[in-house]
Amino acid sequence: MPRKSIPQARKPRSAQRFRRLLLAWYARAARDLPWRRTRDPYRVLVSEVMLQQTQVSRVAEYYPRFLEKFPDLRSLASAPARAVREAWDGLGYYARARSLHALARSVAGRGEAGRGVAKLPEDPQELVKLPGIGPYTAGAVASFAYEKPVPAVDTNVRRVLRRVFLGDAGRGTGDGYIWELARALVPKDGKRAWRFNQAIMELGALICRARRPQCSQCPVRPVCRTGKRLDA
DNA sequence: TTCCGGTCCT
DNA sequence: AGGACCGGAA
Repeated sequence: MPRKSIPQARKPRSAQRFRRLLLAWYARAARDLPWRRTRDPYRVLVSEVMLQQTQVSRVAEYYPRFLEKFPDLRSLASAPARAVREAWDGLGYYARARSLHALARSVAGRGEAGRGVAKLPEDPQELVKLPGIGPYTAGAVASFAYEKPVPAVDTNVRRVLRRVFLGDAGRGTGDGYIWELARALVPKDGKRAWRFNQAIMELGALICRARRPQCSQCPVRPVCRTGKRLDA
């Protein structure tokens, strides 16, 4: 029994069409970003932590340099705090760097000496226990690194889902409901889930933006409760 | 000058 | 529930 009653989000009628339109658009409009070219859990993790409060253009600049200095979990774990802080300098929110460093130390130190390489958990429930990893990043790592069919809801995703499926009624909708909705929409196949999660975030970043959404160019407008009645 | 954002802490 | 953390963009 759930402790709280989160209003049950069932799969909307237009779910299938939404996914089709979204993925077709993503196939032709997606930006080619470095972290979309890897499934290495460590690299995915670093990109997601950097992207937490920092724009894509800035992360694109720091991400390769950081990975050059710390190419894997082990090298990050054994680095001095000052070196990590320096590699992070300019990104802001330095608690993220400290958490990431602590995470590396804890994960790398977990395995038996000499045996298997340190490995990040695959399960979001385990990932959220690590420092600096909340519900969003846990879902993102599970999906983008391990191709698990789980949702990853950041503010982009939250905004898109609200506008498309809830319309004006969605203003006061709680987090739990949005996550349930996302769970109902994510394809069960991991590779499709990967593309779906990337695509819905890309839509939120490029088209369904917080201010001045570009409804006239939106691929899912035919199924959107908000955009359908807006003028171009 | 105001707004924006995941996670952590209060 | 509400603010702190930072730096860029509106």
